[in-house]
Amino acid sequence: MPEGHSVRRLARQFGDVFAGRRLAVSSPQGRFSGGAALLDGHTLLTAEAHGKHLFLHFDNSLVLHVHLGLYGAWSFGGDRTFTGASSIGAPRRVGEQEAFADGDDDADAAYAGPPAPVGAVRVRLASSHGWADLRGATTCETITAAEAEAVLARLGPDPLRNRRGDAGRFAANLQRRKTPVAALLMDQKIIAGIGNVYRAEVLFRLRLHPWLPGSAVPDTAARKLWRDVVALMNDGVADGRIITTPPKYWTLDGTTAAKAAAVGLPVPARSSSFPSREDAHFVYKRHGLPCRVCRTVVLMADLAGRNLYWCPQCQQE
DNA sequence: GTATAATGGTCAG
DNA sequence: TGACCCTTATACG
Repeated sequence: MPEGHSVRRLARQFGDVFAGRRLAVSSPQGRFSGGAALLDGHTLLTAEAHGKHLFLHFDNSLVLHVHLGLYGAWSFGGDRTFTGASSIGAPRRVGEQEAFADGDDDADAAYAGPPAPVGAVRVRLASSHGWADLRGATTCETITAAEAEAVLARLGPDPLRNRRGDAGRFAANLQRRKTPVAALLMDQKIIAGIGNVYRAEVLFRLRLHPWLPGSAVPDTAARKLWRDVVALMNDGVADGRIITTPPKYWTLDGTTAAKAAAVGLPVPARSSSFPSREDAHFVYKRHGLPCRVCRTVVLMADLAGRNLYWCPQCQQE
């Protein structure tokens, strides 16, 4: 997925293009026809992200709750006032970033409404000036505000909110368990929004052994971990991509700011360039390659059904 | 064409 | 721990 940074960007985009708009809501695929009917013709008030959960609040006090899961993605389109990404969600290749519209379309063509749905579109939202299609989500449901609150109650602190006391709550959540820290970081009750890429990368950046029990993580390390996740995920929101390596590790074939602007990609937020796919991570999907820091071969192992990547030299207990 | 992977989560046992 | 759900792009016959 789509880790927390993507969902945050989605909430922002829905707010930007659809808030205050009356929406036609349908389920071309048919699997969500009932839920869509409850929202059809209503106005979107706000869009919120909590961890990996997206909540779209409508003027009849119902909420569209979406969790992209492993494969889910939204695609967008519309007239010239309809800005932002053309697709956000499950990447199909490692390090893939959001797709943006070409921008070379015939400028005077009037907006003719959404195209015929392609593939299995679970839900389509359409205003008078644009549309959004959802495919492959693990959760797509129409719920009440109270039910939305219940979903939130099950989530741990969200690094992209970073509210007062969250670092301490996160540290306590970690230290209460003997489970390996690498598994705890994926538990949304412990911390909400981290996925398989951020967990591998942040453990490397803190030089933490993945199998270290949560109870053995010192308070200072837990708080440093929280701060690093906050910083990395905020970068992810700005970049529209997960980049965990600093520029000193980037080779010259990445996307430059000029190149990005020319193609309509987001302009690199933190530097004069984006790294290439290969340079964006320290260990994620780099098993069999030399560690960027110590040249030891990066390893991969199955931990609770997901692939974990780490450097056995840099990350010792 | 058919298989497989992919940045998730839930439920049963 | 394992089975299962969701969808699509890519790799491989």
